[in-house]
Amino acid sequence: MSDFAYMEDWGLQAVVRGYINEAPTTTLANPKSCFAPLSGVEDDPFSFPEISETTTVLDELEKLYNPVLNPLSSQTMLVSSISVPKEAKEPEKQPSRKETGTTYKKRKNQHKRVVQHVTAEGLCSDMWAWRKYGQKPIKGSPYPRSYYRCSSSKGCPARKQVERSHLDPEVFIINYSSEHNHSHPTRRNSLAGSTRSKFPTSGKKGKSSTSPTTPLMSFSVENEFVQSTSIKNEELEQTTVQDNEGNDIVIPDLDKELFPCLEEFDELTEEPALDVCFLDQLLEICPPWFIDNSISTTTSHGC
DNA sequence: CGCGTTTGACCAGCGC
DNA sequence: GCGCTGGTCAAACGCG
Repeated sequence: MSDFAYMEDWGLQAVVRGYINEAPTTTLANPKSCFAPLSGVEDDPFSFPEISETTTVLDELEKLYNPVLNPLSSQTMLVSSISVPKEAKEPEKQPSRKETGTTYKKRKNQHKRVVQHVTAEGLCSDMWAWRKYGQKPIKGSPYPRSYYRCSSSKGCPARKQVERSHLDPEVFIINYSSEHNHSHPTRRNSLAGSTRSKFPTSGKKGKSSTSPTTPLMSFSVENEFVQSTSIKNEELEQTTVQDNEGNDIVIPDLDKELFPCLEEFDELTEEPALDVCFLDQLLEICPPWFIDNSISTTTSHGC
């Protein structure tokens, strides 16, 4: 059943939408840690010189922030690059094709800013509500790329692209582009449309898929996924991924590395003062959208 | 009814 | 200039 396997592989809709309230959001693993840039993502983190400093800051930030706020960090592979083009900072509203008869888009990576390599667990930790608006097969990759825009707020320019790494199917590559122009949603959007069975048991609706490259089926696995996430999180001792050359790379367990004592970790995560201080630092050096993307648990402490 | 996914079509950037 | 490719639109349909 290769079809089924393929569909199972690309059950991103459900995965991306999943949100673990108790679990911290996806954070950034150390971009220097292990990966050479993958094809299809930005391979030059310094292509925007004006923000190269930001990358450095983020490195420090990750070290500081990751183990404290993100027990799932060991499952979040990395940010392979971070770039902040000007137009992304000030997203200009592009006229719709309907309005002008012309187009809307900037080409290729111009809007891409943050590339994350995450496992499925990492995917579910994104607390924004994303609406899928497209999917394309990507040349050179056996997996299609899905396009999401933020549905938390009307007119929010935030976008993200999700695709599986062809090097390691366990790893999802997420490209975030543009930034949210609103604060965090207090809750996720409804699950309307997301819970229908996507299995091809009864065939599709009248408009059947004719594209061999669009096998997408999403699953109603949000709850199940949350469960498996917590289980895996407990059991996970070490995460390995593969680099460009297929070599296994061990992702260090930063939680244990920096907080050898679990009690110490717990204390820190439950200490509001730490969160306040940390958030203050965070706010000084990070754009709001980045923080929004990265923090969920601290806000639950009342920050 | 609102919001979600799916998916074919459209369009423009890019490389040749 | 042309073809390929990636990003987006929008219609159709499902779910709550």
